[in-house]
Amino acid sequence: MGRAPCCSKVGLHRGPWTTREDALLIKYIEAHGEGQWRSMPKKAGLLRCGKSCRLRWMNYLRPDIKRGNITPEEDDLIIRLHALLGNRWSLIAGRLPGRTDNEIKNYWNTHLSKKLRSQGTDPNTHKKLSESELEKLAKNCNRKRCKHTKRCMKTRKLEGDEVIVDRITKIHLPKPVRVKPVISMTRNYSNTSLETNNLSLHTTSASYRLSTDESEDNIILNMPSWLDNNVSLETNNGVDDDDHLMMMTIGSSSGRDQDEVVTVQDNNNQQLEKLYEEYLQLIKVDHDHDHDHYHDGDVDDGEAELDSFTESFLI
DNA sequence: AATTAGGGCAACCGCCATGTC
DNA sequence: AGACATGGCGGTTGCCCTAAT
Repeated sequence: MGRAPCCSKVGLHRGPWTTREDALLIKYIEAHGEGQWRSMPKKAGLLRCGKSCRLRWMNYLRPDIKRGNITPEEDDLIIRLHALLGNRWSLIAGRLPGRTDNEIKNYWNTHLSKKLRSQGTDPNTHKKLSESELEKLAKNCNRKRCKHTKRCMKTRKLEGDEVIVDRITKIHLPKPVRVKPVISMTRNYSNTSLETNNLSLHTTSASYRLSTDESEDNIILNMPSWLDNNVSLETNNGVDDDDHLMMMTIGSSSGRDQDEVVTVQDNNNQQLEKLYEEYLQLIKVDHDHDHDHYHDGDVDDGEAELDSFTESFLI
């Protein structure tokens, strides 16, 4: 017999969270803080498993979560960290501020593993794929309704050992940016006066809550810059009146300020590079330490290096 | 226009580590 | 020492959306 489930599943809500449930969870955590997940749902008035609450908070509702597409720089860092750490998503996420392990894991499985494979690299070992494996990949890509040819790749050609692939980048609607929790706000927006406790950002596939600050500037400044000219607000009749929720919808991704974007990307790039340099430094220190410690030579250097390196994250 | 199949991702599940009694 | 509670992690599932047919 395995251990008992974390909570009785009988009568509990499952599946996607509603805006009302989100509101209850946020409200409770704002008042009482995180922790005590088991008892939290009852106290917060939620018909959810404590684990589900924790997951929702950690992966979605936390105010410090960074939203929007993963940048090429983050892409690169994730790949390099994965080569060092393997599927230790929480460790990888820990070095990407504002990103969650779940998000990175999903991104790896849906994008990066394919990207590496298409570049002729085994995503598990980060080593070059063998000739036979490359041929197999090429065969698969020539099949009718192949996922790769269908959406991900525009062209694919072999040049010696290198596989060059031009990917069609799919642009996702960004997840909302959370500013900080606030109780109320009054806003003039598109000639509409709004009074609300919360804002919800709706995309085509899901609805999200957006906590807001008191000043309108704060909303705009913390949202992706290219969204600024494409935001509109409307009242939401589908949500409990008690919540006084408003819907925020976003338009197409036009109107972005290129100069500002470049500046932000440069800063991110520098930050990520700095983080990676820190890792390399850690590896070096640990490597030297291992050599001092195990100079008899009865320890596998590669293993010792990686293990001490990863250990450093666990402290 | 309707149907189908694949992609993306939030949510769930089971297991493990740690803390407390 | 062992039982239990709790938090955390990685793997997997299932739903929704959309492109292809």
